[in-house]
Amino acid sequence: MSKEKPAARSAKRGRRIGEPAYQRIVNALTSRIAHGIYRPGGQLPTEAQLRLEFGVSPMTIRRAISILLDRGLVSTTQGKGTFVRSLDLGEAVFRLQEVTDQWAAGDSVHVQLLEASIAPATERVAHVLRLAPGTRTIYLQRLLLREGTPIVYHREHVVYDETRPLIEAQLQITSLEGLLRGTVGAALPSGELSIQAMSLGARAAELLRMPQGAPAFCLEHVFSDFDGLPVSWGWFLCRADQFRLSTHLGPHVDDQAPSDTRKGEHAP
Amino acid sequence: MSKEKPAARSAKRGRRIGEPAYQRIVNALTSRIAHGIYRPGGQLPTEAQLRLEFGVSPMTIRRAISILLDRGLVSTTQGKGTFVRSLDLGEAVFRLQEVTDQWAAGDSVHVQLLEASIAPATERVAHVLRLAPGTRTIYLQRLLLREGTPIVYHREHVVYDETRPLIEAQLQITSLEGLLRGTVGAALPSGELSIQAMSLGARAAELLRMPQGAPAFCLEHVFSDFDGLPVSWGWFLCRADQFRLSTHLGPHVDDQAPSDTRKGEHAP
DNA sequence: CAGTGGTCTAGACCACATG
DNA sequence: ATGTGGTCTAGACCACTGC
Repeated sequence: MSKEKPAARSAKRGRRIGEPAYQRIVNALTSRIAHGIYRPGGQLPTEAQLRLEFGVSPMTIRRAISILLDRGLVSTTQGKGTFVRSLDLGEAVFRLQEVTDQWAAGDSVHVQLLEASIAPATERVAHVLRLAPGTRTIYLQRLLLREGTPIVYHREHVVYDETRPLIEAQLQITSLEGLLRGTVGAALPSGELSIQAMSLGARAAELLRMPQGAPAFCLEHVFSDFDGLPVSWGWFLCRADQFRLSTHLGPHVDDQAPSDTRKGEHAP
Repeated sequence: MSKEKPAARSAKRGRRIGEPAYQRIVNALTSRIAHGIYRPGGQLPTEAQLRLEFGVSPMTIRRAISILLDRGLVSTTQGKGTFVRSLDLGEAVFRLQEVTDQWAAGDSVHVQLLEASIAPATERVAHVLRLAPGTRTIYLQRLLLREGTPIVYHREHVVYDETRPLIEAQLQITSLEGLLRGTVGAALPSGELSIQAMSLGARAAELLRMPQGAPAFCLEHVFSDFDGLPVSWGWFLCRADQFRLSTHLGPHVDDQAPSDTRKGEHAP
């Protein structure tokens, strides 16, 4: 039942150290696409051929190709083959991480609570939060300052629920970390976000120390609880001169150092 | 060496039809996270436990968890376990596909070429395209109209290279399909994109039939050839009232019909 | 029919974390 | 030492395409 001596396989290929085989294959294929060795629209070698070239098992080749699929570099059709995709603007994805990182850039970033009040929901608020009009809600206004300069103005409506001590936590948020994760916190599992370009109104312009009508990003959010019911509706107004979303389109070799101090850790 | 009769396994589990096992597991785990059965910060069952629960092999469980990892729903730490991630604004990703789809929404969408000229590169253009100032470049202006209404204004500088018949193709672009894929085409493998909010200048406002200073999205692009050299620099000015980027954050069950007319086809 | 990608198995060994 | 995730194998069968 031994089938294979334990040392047999490690003797077969001495690549245990360093980057994994699938990553090596991903990088190799990505590089060939980037350099035009495999042309857009052209067919990649079959999995059987790649298996022979790289000396790995079918699953390892498939794993590599799956990654290229996720990245939009290739397309596969069962029974036909794997093909290089040509560039498509629509494939571009922008990560909000960029923006929140820019918020946090700088030594002195803090959140200022401008107002916190309990008021009956307007028709608009009631509709979004799916409440009866007039239901009591919390209205919050915050200003995010970096190096003393206001860069983001945040307004938020939160359902007032005595059974949930969410409000207490809300009021304590005066750090950026709290605003990014505390607002949504460990209690809210999902949300909808949208970004629009807009011109600053009088109040927002004054608070952000910009001329009225200055351009801004508006990041709107609706967070819901485990039952799918909306709990919070709000929007961040971000000075346009302070933020941009950027991304790369097309093949991009990772080139990660094989034995570096890499922490894949994500704090829960 | 036969080890197993060919029919033995298919008798073991009759789930060959319908959705694959890994997808079934992804949906099950996603649902549990969405409903709070697995709480943010909490630990998921170990892979060994899940393997027993779902009756699959280790690789299949790992594939499912890898997908949850990609979607940012869980985090894994070697030696410790798999944990539910709490919501993080920074995790949100916005797909440009939404915007280009909105461009194409409607029956009559077409691209109008306003101007095409050859001119010496200004210092700014030369710098971005890495040319000597004064080198001849193509300057293009286009207007995208939907139902007769101008919604996007596009300006672009393209390097003038007699060895490449790129220009000829450029001038022929009068369809949306051409603008999205033809600009970049099969010849350009990579690009950099960025989005900013801005106010429309006099000319742009006039062309888009908006008041001067109206808000707009500016989608800037630099496309490069196989050698990594920039070939095209331009930007799309999009009326803010026509476009928005939106996305979902958190667990989202696919719920794909098992035996539907699903075409995973991506035209090369 | 042969060729291709898509899924899955039942193990193995490795690297890391904790006690 | 034990338990965890991370990688990998050497096959198998299925579904689809095209001749």
